[in-house]
Amino acid sequence: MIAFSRRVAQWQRQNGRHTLPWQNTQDPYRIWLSEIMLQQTQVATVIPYYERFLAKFPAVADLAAADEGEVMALWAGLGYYTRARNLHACARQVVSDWGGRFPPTAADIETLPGIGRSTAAAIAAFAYGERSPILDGNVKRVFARHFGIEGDPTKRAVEQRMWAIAHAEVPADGPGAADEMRRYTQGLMDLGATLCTRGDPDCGRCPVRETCVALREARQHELPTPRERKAVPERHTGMLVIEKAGEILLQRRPSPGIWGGLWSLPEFADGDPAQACRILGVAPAETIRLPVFSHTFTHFKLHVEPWHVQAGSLALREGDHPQVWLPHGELADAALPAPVKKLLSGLFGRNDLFQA
DNA sequence: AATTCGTGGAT
DNA sequence: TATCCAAGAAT
Repeated sequence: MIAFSRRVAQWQRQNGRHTLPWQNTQDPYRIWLSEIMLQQTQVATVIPYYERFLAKFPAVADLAAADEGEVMALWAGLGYYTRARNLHACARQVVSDWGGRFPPTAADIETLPGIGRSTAAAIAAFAYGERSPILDGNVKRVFARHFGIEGDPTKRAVEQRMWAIAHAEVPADGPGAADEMRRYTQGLMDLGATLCTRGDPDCGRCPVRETCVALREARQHELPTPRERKAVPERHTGMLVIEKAGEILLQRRPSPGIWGGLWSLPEFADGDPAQACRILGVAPAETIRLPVFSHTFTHFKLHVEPWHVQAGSLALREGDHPQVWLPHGELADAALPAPVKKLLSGLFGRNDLFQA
């Protein structure tokens, strides 16, 4: 039997994806940027963000020279904002500690902020052809089925088994090993994304169907074992859209924390917007209650009660969070959470602002 | 080891 | 509409 990796690599050459924006390059900067954006994020969502980032920051030195606010604004809407802060820190570290060139091995790459074991391996494999195995969501799904691995792949014990397999299945060293590793790594991702999908795997076209445990036992729909889900708790908050002379009051969210590093609306918990305004140092001239909306995160559901306040006299206090007045015209390019940008866009009649 | 951290595509 | 979860890492 031809090696697992050989069949995957050969299939990738003929049936894999070849025109994604971060392919057809061996520039570690471009590969790294894509890998960070693609963490827990689908390809279709990433593409426009990737293009905008690359246009603004063509090289790692450009990103390192930017200020954090610029980076956060470009990232706004992608989610998991620690990625953006680490991205920026990583760029600066590459410049300061590595002379502006990415480290030469996966082990060194993994020391950089925001880069874990699998991402480091992917960068080294694609950029340098290093024989370092990845283990992302695609690979876990393919492995669970092909090797018949039971149990939740996010659990430590199961993940360890899969890492062992990942190492064992790396293409053999020798002439052409670098290119073979690139093909194989991309092939695993493509296989998981296009054939060995979650809902309805297309086993008939699979290059490794002859050795697939799940297919042989007709268990493709049972593997990988789904993770157990807990009920998502619900939280409530009030938000203030305070307007003064065509500008809106924003506060910078603390990090760590949800929406950390983004600019958002002042929040209050006690249900009394007038008192919340007083604490901020705002005397409301007019207060209008807006429709409640909900926003679902991975681990909780947030119910938001927004209030639109026209400010009268102002004696703004220095709170715990940095504050800024944002003109309406700058809403589109501001580093706002997606639901906040959506709220403000709807409120000020600019639905086109919410594109993402 | 278990939590925290977003948003939207897919079904 | 409801649910799962995606090229995971940090704490």
